[in-house]
Amino acid sequence: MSQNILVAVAWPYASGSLHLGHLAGAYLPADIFARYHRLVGNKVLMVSGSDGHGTPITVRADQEGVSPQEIVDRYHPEILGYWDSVGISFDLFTTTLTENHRQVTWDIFRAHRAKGTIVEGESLQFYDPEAERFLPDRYVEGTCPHCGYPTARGDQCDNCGRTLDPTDLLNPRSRLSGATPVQRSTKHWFLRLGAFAGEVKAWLESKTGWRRHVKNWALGMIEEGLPDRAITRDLTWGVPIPPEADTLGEGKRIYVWFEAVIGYLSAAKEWAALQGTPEAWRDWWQNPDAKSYYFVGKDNIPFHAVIWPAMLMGYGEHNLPSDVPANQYVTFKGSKASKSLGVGRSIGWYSERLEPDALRFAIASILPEQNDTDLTDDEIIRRINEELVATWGNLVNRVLTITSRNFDHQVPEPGSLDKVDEEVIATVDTALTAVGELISEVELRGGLRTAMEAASAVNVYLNSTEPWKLLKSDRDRAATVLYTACAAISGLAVAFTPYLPFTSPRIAEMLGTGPGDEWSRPKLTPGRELGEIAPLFEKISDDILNEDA
RNA sequence: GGCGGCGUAGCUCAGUCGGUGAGAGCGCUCGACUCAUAAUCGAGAGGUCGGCAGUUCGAGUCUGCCCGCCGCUACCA
Repeated sequence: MSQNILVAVAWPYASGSLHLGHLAGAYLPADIFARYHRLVGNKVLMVSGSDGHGTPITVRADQEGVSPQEIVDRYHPEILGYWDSVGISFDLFTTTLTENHRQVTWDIFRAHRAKGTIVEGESLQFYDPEAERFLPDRYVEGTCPHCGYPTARGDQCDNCGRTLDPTDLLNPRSRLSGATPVQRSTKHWFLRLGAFAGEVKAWLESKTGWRRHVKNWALGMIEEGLPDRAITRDLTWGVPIPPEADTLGEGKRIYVWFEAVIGYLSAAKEWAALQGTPEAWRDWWQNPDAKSYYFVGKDNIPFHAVIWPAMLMGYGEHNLPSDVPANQYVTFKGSKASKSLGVGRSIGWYSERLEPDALRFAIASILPEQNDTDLTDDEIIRRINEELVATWGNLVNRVLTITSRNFDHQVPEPGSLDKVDEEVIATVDTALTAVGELISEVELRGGLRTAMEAASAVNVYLNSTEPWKLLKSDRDRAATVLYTACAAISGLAVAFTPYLPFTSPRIAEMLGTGPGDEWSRPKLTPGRELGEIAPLFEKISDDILNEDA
């Protein structure tokens, strides 16, 4: 019974390098989840892309004196490189700069406008009379009214951290020209979110199995009231307003927060078109049995658990999110990783120094599913050496080495299985089922831990049966034990596959069980020639993550 | 300020609807083993579950207050 599963992953700004927080928050969990569902035979569509619009990109472009397009052209390929290097298996990772995305955005805009849930409105905005431009809040700077910091931004003071409104600033000035900005009225299109409050609330309340912080946050947001939100800005970089609605004056664009979430739908359509099956996206968006999972960081909860559902409700005939398993943050020595603050090195920096599965393991074992989780380089190294290499890598290596050397490089012919043999196999099979259930529930850290516990159980089995002694006293029994151990690790390899997609298939190669293409313990053929035996992982040195190492 | 989350062994974290003596991994101590990447296995030490008060036959788990940390606060997404 195959199911269609949409794996929708947060769209990173193409304005800088991504760090391990991004990997842990959204991309790795999404990938583990997607790989699992592919293995069990579900039809997975995993999409995302670079967000090519938004303030961070224009800020960066202005700083460097280049066009926003150049910024996107620089960082989008870098981001694609990350996915390649750590095995994040997108079906499509596009950008928001495509013609397709524009059309889909317009579709949704028009549907809401026809229903009267997108309406015209006016707001006051700072305007730079010299540059002749409206200014986003962060383009206004001035003295913080709270702490006196002279270069506070319009949205926040970097010195005391307080949230500000640009009108709060003393001596406001434009960051573009230094001129004193003036308030000027400007027309915009507004999304009447409040019109969907009741429907979204009822929908949220019907959801079970969602993470507590996600549901509470979303409900709390509705409780506070959902005001109309301007979905256009006075900008020249962004998705244009549909021509028939572009009547508010010059220099208006649809703003990112409205348009970026639409990327999930437009990416699905783009993927379908690229496959030569332009209607195929409907299998994930309009089939009522399809499921959709949105992997985002907790800062994105409002957009995915409230605003995007409201947008879809207004659009109609498209599936709402099945779950938004938002993760909390990874902190580095207590501080939030942040592109703008420069805390946390890039994914690329780590992937150059660590094997992809080792990095994936370290991150997967600390996924911040319940709480913010602190991570240090020492912790990464420790997880790899003390857990991945010692427990799992060594288990595979010890079993295959002793088997290969003593049974002519073949899978041994077992006698009848004793109770202990059947028990260890049952432990592995039970763990395999449990890991699958945990991944389905997006309890990915728990799934990995369950697999590791089963690996420990196999180590215990070996220490109690002592096949290295049996080889001298009872060779037939040794064959049975080693056959059992081989069967156990072949089953465990399946459980590890979503987490460790680079090394897990090598176990099937070494045991000759063929490509694992389902979520069950592969059949092991006695007498079958083994592949070349080599350790799955290297132990790494303590200083591999030192700056100058 | 408002909202959300969190504060459990040295470290990173689990603890479902309140209920047998509070858990895991790593680290540490002692022991076993030697097939294996000085890997593995066993035993043990180690916590007044942030604080105070309350509800209850019974609270890490519920309520109130306090202390501390993190995030968001909608023109960052």
